Amino acid sequence: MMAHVATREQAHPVLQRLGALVPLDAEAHDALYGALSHSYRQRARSELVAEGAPITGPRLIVSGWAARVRLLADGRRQFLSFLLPGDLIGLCRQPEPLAVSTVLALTEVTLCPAPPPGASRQLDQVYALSQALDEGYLLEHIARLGRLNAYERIVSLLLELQERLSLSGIGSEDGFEMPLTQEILADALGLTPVHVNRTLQQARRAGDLDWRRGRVLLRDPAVLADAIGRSPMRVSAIG
Amino acid sequence: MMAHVATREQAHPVLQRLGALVPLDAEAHDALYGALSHSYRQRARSELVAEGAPITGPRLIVSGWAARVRLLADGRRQFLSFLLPGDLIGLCRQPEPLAVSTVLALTEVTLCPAPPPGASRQLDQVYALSQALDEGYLLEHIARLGRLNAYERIVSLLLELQERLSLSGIGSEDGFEMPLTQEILADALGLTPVHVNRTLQQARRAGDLDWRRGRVLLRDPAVLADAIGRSPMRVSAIG
DNA sequence: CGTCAAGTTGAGTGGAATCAAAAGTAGTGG
DNA sequence: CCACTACTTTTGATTCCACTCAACTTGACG
Repeated sequence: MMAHVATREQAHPVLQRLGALVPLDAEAHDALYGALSHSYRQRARSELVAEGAPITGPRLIVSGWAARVRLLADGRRQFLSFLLPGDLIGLCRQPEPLAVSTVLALTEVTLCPAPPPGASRQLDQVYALSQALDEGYLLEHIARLGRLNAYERIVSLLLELQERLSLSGIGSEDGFEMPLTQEILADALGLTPVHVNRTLQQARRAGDLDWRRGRVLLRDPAVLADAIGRSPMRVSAIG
Repeated sequence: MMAHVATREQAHPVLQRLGALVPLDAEAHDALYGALSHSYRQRARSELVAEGAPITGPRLIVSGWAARVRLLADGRRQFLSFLLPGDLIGLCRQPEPLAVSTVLALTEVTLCPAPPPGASRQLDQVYALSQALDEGYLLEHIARLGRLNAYERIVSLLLELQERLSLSGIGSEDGFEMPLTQEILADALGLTPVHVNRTLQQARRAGDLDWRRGRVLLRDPAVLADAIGRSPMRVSAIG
């Protein structure tokens, strides 16, 4: 169900991503296909997980974008991370886990229950790698908010998103689909929408990026990455 | 070795913290005592882990303070999290893991190898809880940097440190020892040392805190927590 | 064509940064 | 005991990056 149409004919983004983390054997493939057959949809803007609520089990994002978010009493909002196809949520091994953040669907999102840990050696490795990557990106986000200026923050986040999407085979030479509004970007980067808008225009004028109709193109990712001192995330010496 | 002198006669901070997460049976206790007997010291300012380097195995902080840090090419520095007695580092299950951040000793630090996962059911639960807490505090730090002002950031961080130290039985009615300089605080909170200094003075004048000779006293933690909308971290419905 | 969300633009302000220097503190060794 | 050094904290003057408030434009959609 919900076959995702990639730019070229290839595997489902979920299988693409997980298989890129660890080559999957038949057992792992079967477990994933079984899980995918239980996919279900969530409307855009719906709450997938509520902060403080019990976590029922691990889920896999099949398609669409979601985000972890923290809401302050006075209405301020901070996006903590973005969740893309192939990402896992609710992976934790403590008993009776509680969610530490709300998860919001930014677009319509298709989810499925993730195969439980322990079922497949390969999948367990996938989970471990995925979790390590998640942590790495959280750390990167902290450094972004703490020490980068508006221009650098935007470029840095876009580079991260492109890097993560490319793992799933989403996006190509002419950029990637990005369903985020400038307001969401602002709430992720600790800026105001107005300032995000102005900084984006500056980036466009500088020829660093092109962003129209929900499609982002970074002109020269390697140069941009170098300019802000960013390098691809690595969490294992293998791969 | 390195018996830590708490304000009142009680268990070692490490056992105090881990035992507070999950009640420990004899097996877990034995494993920990065995590990503690292999403690070793690291000088203040030394690098415990280098970003990008292979992780040799899990470690337990026996005493002293350390911090995860990211260094930018132009000299900017961002502290990602602080590591206190009883905290675990290098816990990850992917094969051939690489460190995603540098870890720096802020004071002299005593470390020991942590008992490997799988040896004790209780300890595995401790590890799971500890990891979940770590993630929660990272998320809190992101919200802090993204959406709180200087005053709120400082109060929020001090409340977190007090909360975490109290788990290990460190600190008391008259505050806690905090070996951080204002410069380190600035690099953790995305501020400049000068502005941290001015904001601290403001907090002192407001009667919110007292910080002299490395000892911090938060006058009314409950009121402060309420003012900035902070509540204690919970990652499991148990405990 | 009206409505609503998203994006854009302008004017003015403010919180935090920058630059520079003084004053306090602690450790070292003669 | 004091001079010497290095680090940390404090203060002052000034600047600037990003915020605020407000209005206008654009585009999607029924």
